[in-house]
Amino acid sequence: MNQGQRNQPAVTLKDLADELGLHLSTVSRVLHSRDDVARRAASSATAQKVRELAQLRGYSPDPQATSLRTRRTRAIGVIVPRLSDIVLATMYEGVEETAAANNYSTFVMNSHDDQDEQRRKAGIMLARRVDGLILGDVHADSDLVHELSSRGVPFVLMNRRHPQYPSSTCDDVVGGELVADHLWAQGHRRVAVIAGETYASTALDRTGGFRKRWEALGGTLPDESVVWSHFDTEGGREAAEQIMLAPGPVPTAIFAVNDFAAIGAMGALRAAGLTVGKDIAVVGFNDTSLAAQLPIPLSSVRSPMMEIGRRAVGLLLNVLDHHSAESQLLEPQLMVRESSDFGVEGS
Amino acid sequence: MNQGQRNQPAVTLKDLADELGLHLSTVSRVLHSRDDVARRAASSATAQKVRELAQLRGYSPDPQATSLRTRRTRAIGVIVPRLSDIVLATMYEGVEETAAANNYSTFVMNSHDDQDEQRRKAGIMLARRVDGLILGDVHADSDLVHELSSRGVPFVLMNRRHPQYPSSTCDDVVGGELVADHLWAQGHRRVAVIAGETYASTALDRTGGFRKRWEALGGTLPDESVVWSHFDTEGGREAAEQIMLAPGPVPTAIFAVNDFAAIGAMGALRAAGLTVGKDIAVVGFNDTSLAAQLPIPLSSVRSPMMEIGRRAVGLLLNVLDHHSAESQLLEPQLMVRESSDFGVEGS
DNA sequence: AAAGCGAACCCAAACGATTGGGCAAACAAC
DNA sequence: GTTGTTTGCCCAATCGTTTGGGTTCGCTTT
Repeated sequence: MNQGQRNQPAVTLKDLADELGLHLSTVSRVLHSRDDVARRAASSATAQKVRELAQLRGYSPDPQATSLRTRRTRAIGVIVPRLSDIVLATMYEGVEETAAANNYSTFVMNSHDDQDEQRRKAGIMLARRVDGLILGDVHADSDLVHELSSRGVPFVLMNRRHPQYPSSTCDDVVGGELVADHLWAQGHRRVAVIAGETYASTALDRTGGFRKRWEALGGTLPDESVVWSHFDTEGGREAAEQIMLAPGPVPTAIFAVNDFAAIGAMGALRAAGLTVGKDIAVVGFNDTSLAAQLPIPLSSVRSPMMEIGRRAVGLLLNVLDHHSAESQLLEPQLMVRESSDFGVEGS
Repeated sequence: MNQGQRNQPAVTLKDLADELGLHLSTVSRVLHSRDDVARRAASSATAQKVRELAQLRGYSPDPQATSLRTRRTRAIGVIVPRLSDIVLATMYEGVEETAAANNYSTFVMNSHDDQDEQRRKAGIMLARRVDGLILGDVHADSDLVHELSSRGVPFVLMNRRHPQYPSSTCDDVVGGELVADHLWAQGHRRVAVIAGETYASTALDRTGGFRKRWEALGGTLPDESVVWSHFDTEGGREAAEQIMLAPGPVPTAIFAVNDFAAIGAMGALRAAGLTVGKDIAVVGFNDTSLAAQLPIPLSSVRSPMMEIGRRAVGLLLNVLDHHSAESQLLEPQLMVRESSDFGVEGS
């Protein structure tokens, strides 16, 4: 908020220099250089005067000019499937916060989980000359990441991981395991999974972690009981309907790898005359703020979404500094609520 | 995606000009000027060659250099309370789409509905030299808008309106009226409103529209029956609890000015042993994708969120072109569902 | 044959910052 | 009194565009 009045041209280094009778390079060094070079550029008395005038005139450096010279924009591009997905939106909050704290700005674009659009949006961001990218929508079989990598574009992944590139994600495998342990302990033996999109590591890992632990515990999970789906309420409803239509008895518990899918499933179950938390257990994933507040509070695996966003920025900054960037796997935590609490555990 | 390989410096106008034996100004005019001046700059044969080489070398103009020269960044700043609010996130999708279609990029920041943070974030965006701002979080008593206005900063409002400045919003007054009509027709006479934040025009207009119509119909709405609240599930739950604790009989219908508040209220009502849609009606606002998919589908006033975002960009572009910018008031539509359908209307 | 004119280009000054090198004066060392 | 070093600056090139203004040529026109 330190611009000039009424769209009057902003004050420049030259303005300050002229007013002080100094050369603009001196002013530049005082205001923008590291301490050691700044001290060499001017006496402390001069430096003081420079800083005061800059403050008074509301000087703020022109980022375009700076970028042109330094070849860095201090901007990072963020691509997500859609910001109206609260999970990604929350991660983005972490991104924005940390980026701002490091004097970076962020462009966000929605790819709608479409590979062409991903590519297009990445292109737009690169044309904008962002310093690096955070991809929140990588597909398991993505070509884009390899292409970016071979072109030397700095990027990191968020939310979904990819074996070959640095990423900041929840430990989704562990998340799936937590749910398996919980449902098994509650006495369930016939379960189904609403598994999410086949191209998302979140879906694969949560489902995979669940299955592996479930089978280790002695359970069985036939393929028909794993229904791949969209990540939204609609997708959850459809998947639940499919589960109930399947031959054989209806399962006593459903694990949906996403809260919204879980909510959709709850709707379908209720429509079928089942009472969630009594006739059938439902567990979701991400523990979005809704889960605890639903009419029937939803058990869910809490993932540290904001922190995932923060770490993603940290990772990218490391990459930009040519430091090593180690993938972050953040610990999830199971929140047991009425939707899956049959009174066996706890209380 | 048309950058050089391996972080090699991008192709510039000079590169193209040298390779073609032309002056870079000629190349610039061919590639970036309006048709008439482009035609004056080179023969059509030359122009053709220029365009082909640009394509081949993957030329993409440096936006920083362009901005430095033209004093326009083709970037717009968007400030919202929080993107993890699905309503604002959806509006942002409209913003991004339309901005991109007009070759603008968007920076988004979360203000958390805090006035200091609003001011800070606006400052960051202006320091970035955005061409204009879209404010999605304006408070009824905001000083910021007046300050921006007097400083000549181009901006428009989105989601919430302010009498003095151009905005793109839902016609929230009409939305409130629709709910009043509906509940009255359903035979309700004792109602309460979960009214939202007192500083948001959305809350004020929806509540105001409801009250005015309700009283016009012959109903009464005592002040104790209007509970101001936060816009989230938590806020809705608290407000519903307060409504039930109030002296006198519990209302037979509740209008929550926000779907999330409505969901929180539904939780509280159920906890109190009431069945929503049978013992008590609940109507929400915005018709977020959740509403229809809830275990008890929620009646809600549909607001064209995406379109609000699109129009906001349109408005801002008008302002930037010094055209007149007329506030957009978009028509809402009531979606009646199980949560408020006692079988009086319809079927 | 001189003058006029359009076509097809080229020239160079910005825009606002960064940064490797100067360079003069003051002071110290020998 | 020469040499060397530090202090406190200034100079000027550079980043990639845009754009108001030439200049040169060939062709009419009179």
